[in-house]
Amino acid sequence: MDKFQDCIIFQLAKAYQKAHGLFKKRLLPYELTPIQHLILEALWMEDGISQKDIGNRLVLDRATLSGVLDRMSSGGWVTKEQDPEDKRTLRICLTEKGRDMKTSLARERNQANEELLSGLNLEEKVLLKRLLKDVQK
Amino acid sequence: MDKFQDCIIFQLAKAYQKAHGLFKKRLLPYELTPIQHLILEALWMEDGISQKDIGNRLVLDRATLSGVLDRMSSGGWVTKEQDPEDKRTLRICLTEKGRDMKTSLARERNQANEELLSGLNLEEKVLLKRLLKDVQK
DNA sequence: GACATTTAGTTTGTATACGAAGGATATTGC
DNA sequence: GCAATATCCTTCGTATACAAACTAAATGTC
Repeated sequence: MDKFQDCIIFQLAKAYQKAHGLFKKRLLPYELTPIQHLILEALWMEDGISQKDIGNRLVLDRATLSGVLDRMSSGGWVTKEQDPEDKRTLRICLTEKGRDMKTSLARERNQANEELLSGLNLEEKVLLKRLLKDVQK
Repeated sequence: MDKFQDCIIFQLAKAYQKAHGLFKKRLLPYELTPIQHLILEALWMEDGISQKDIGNRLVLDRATLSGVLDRMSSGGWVTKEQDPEDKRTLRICLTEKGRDMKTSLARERNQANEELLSGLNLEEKVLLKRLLKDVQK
């Protein structure tokens, strides 16, 4: 019987816990959470996509997304616009603030990634990313 | 600028999300969550350790632990005993149910791990575990 | 020995997660 | 054309996470 330390699920949880905490601290001054940052990234790639699309691309539950987008709207990062073609659909649009902060926020993310991976060499970084993707298949 | 898909923090989050969801489903019939299972594992290794020790070994916040242990106590998995030597300390003890379910529950965890890692060969499994540990340092 | 400090746990407030049920709107089948 | 179904989103309930404030108990200092 393995010890829990040998359990990949445990190691994944703890590695994620560390990554999340580290990024969360970096984002504190912006009053933004890691998830909210992630949603901004999806919108920087394509502004005005529907809430459902965001969920699909980021693998986020719609129930979770509903609350997160409310808070982002209150925080002045995005607006929710009803799609005139299909009134069930909400299109999520960046505010000026959401667009303007792109450079600073992307830098924070890159730095958080570098900090997290500082103990790995380039080969290991590439490998880790590949293995994590494989696990999700 | 990388896309979010290249962000290790994102990939970690999603790999963890998958692992957690998979294990959670397996544990559903036992009315146990992945975290609660993890705590049982710590107790199978050493029964009667303090709440603080559990937190240290499993890297769990004391505020989180407080609630989880309450639910595990209600569920009949553990009891909380006040340490007579130091009345601040709670010693967490397995119930008969908690001890008896060890074999079945450990099997579920092993199967969840195998299911998660089914796409990787042995070398990759070892490597992933090592890289995840390195990231936490 | 009294008071400050530290330590173990609880409680509260906020933010994910996600199953399940509900509401509004589209679409389909006949 | 309308009833059944499907889709998009919200709400509710439960379970982590974790910061911050709080209680009770132990320890350290003088």
